[in-house]
Amino acid sequence: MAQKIVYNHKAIEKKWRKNWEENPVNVKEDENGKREKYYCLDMFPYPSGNGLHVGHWRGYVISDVWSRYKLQQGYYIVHPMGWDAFGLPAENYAIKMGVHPSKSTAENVANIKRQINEIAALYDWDMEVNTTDPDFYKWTQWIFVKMFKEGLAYEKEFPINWCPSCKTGLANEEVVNGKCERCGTEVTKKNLRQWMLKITAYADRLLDDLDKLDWPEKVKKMQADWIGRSHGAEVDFPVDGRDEKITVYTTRPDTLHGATFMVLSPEHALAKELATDETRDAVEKYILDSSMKSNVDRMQAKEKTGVFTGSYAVNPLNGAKTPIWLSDYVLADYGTGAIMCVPAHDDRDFEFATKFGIPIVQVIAKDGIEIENMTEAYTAAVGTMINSGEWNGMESSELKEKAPHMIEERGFGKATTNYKLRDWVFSRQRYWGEPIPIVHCPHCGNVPVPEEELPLRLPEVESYEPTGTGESPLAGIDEWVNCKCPVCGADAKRETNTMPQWAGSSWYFLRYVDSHNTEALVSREKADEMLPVDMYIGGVEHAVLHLLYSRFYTKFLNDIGVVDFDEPFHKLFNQGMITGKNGIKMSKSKGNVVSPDDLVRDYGCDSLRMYELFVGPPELDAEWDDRGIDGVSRFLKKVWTLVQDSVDANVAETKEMVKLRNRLVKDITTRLESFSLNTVISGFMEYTNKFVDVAKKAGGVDLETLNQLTILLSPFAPHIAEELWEVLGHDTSVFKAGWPTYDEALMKDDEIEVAVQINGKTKTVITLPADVSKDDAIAAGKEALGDKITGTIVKEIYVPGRIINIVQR
RNA sequence: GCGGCUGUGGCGGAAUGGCAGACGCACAAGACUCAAAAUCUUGCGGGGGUGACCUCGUGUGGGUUCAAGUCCCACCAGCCGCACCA
Repeated sequence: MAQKIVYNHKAIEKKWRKNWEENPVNVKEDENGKREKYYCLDMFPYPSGNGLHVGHWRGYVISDVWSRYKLQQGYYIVHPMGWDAFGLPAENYAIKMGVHPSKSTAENVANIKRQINEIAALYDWDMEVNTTDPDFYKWTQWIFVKMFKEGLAYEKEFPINWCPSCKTGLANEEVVNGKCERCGTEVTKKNLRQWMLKITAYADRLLDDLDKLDWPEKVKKMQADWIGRSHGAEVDFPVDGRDEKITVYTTRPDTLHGATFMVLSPEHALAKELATDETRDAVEKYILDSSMKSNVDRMQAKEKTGVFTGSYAVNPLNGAKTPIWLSDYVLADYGTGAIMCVPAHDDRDFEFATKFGIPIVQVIAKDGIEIENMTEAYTAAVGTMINSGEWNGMESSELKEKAPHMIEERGFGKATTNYKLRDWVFSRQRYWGEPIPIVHCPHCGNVPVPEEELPLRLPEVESYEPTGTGESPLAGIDEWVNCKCPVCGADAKRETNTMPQWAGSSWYFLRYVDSHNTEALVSREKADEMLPVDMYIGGVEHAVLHLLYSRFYTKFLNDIGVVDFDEPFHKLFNQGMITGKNGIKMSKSKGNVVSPDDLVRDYGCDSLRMYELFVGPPELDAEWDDRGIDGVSRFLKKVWTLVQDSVDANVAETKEMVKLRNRLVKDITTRLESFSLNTVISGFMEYTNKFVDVAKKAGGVDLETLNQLTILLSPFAPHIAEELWEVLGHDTSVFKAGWPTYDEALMKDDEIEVAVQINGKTKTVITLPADVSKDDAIAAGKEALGDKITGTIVKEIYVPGRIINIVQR
């Protein structure tokens, strides 16, 4: 017998890394012909200076386990990795370190790449992309030019969200609770010329196509809410005694008869004009006060404020004169910036009317009852219309649907759809981003840089510190800014704003499959062969930012014929976050960051991979505790010893071994399929313990069982699986073995253990033949209970293989 | 305020409506050892009994069921998302 070899993770992992490099296991074709592709994508990392912690690792381990499982099923795996390296955090880090962002970014990429390689994932580094590489951002700019030509990129000056700390404008999606998503500084408004992307043109498709996606419901809901489509009507209210009319948007035109006042936002074009001599001072003061308030102030206002303009609007349906008020609870940039107010059937209007003593007219009778003094608004569209002229007696919900068309027919309004989604503020006043490839010509206006001249390179610059003036640092480089118009040749100036961090990440997954192509973003042939993404794995924090933008980009690229699909990610999996003790997010400042490097050194990659999965359900957050890794480390040693001890013994398989083996394959496969990766690991442990018990009695475990155990283990602990596969006498990679199958018929027990209960409480456990009849089982159960049955039996239940329940009274 | 997720031993966590606590960590006792580490064995929710056993127990309170951690209703706590979108 050969001398027993101790499990040495260092030697084994080194050996197989080298072997895989020389003999790749993930191939496009094998002896059976071309393999079907499976594209498993990780959200690519942002190369910050801190390197990876065990939380990042978890996501990559999950995706690699899934990739290797698919590999064992016979797929060719598209599993790339790259770097999302433009943007504020990288630039801020560089400023802090006093180096150029291109330098710090390159260093960070090198470090993180080293760490990622420690995972031993199947990444195909030939596909690697970096968003800051001119060969990559050439195409980021190309997409922008295409959008410009399609009228989807346009320039606009208006008050945008501005972060005073980052000194740049932000997209709506980047403002969280009135604060900058990156640095937490309160966002202010700043009137700035901006480049916008018309994502709103895709609002309906972005919303409707959510149905096609196999994504977590939570993420779909967040996107649906963000898009925020609502159906209703615009209604024109003439202003009493004037020529103008005010158009309001409402989703409840059924309640039009109950409109007792109207409110305009203080920013409304007519706000000032509607004031009368008596109200002018108050109105102007209110408008001024509102303009001074920050977003946060407006959001946190406890009580509604408002001012009466002195003017009245005429309800076009019944001619009623309704007072026109101003209030900042009406948003200027949604709908028409003006609303009709029905206090009886809207909470906000009710609060306002109550505070300012405005009449409340009920128009929907809940359960047919008209309430004397309403104490709260009745907001459901359920009930019969009252006080509504010719609409009396109609059902509210029906009228709600019909009213927009009735209003349209009568000529004082139209049916409309509104969205919360706004166009995407796409320019940033910072250095570290893709230059927007536009030239401002005094004669031709905005002219895109010709496609053949892309990439428009980001120039070297002395100081890339943000200016804070609303101008980008690029504006200070005269030799770069001054250029000729590509159309007429006149002196012209370059656009100096850069693109936001999200520009490159909105389409990078397309580039991987053809990353060296100099002629096209991606060749149609490669795109058809390897896209779209089958499985996308990453954190939930991108639910409305990156994931919405990517869908928009993909739909656009589909429209212009670059790709033939219109949704980028078939299935999405959000892994939970790994936190430090007490659920505190890992961060350098908290000092609770756990680096994978030491753990890999001490326990090996395989142990850390398994422990990352064992810490808890992959979709939930988990608190990291180093100590637990000993458990999986011991488990791997146990498997190692089991195989080493059994391989020479070469025992014949027993019925017991066959049964356990088939059950093992079934349990691991079904748990893996349902993404219950933590219980896959516990399943391995459970069965290995059983195999060890069997081996103790039989002198070993049969080879076929060991083979299958090794294959099943391979996606999780690839190095040790390869080594054991070799020990088991195979001379090709375990990843060419194919996923094992199981046979239900071979898993059956001859005898079953059944709990015997009285009134649902277990009293004893008996062993019965597996094919026992119901009557025999109940008889045996009653016998086992003996004189514990003290009452009259009213019911006898037998659940095969589970329980016998004797119900007595 | 609205919506979602979560709540089970000292800890991480398992449980197609069918024996709650699998698996692991930590801990304790024992074996091996001069000793330690490693490894192996046993124990490990609370209360009671010498004992095969009895009894309570999955955030709280109700309900459905022969049977509830699981389904229904109403709460409580924590986390996340949205936050006057008419």
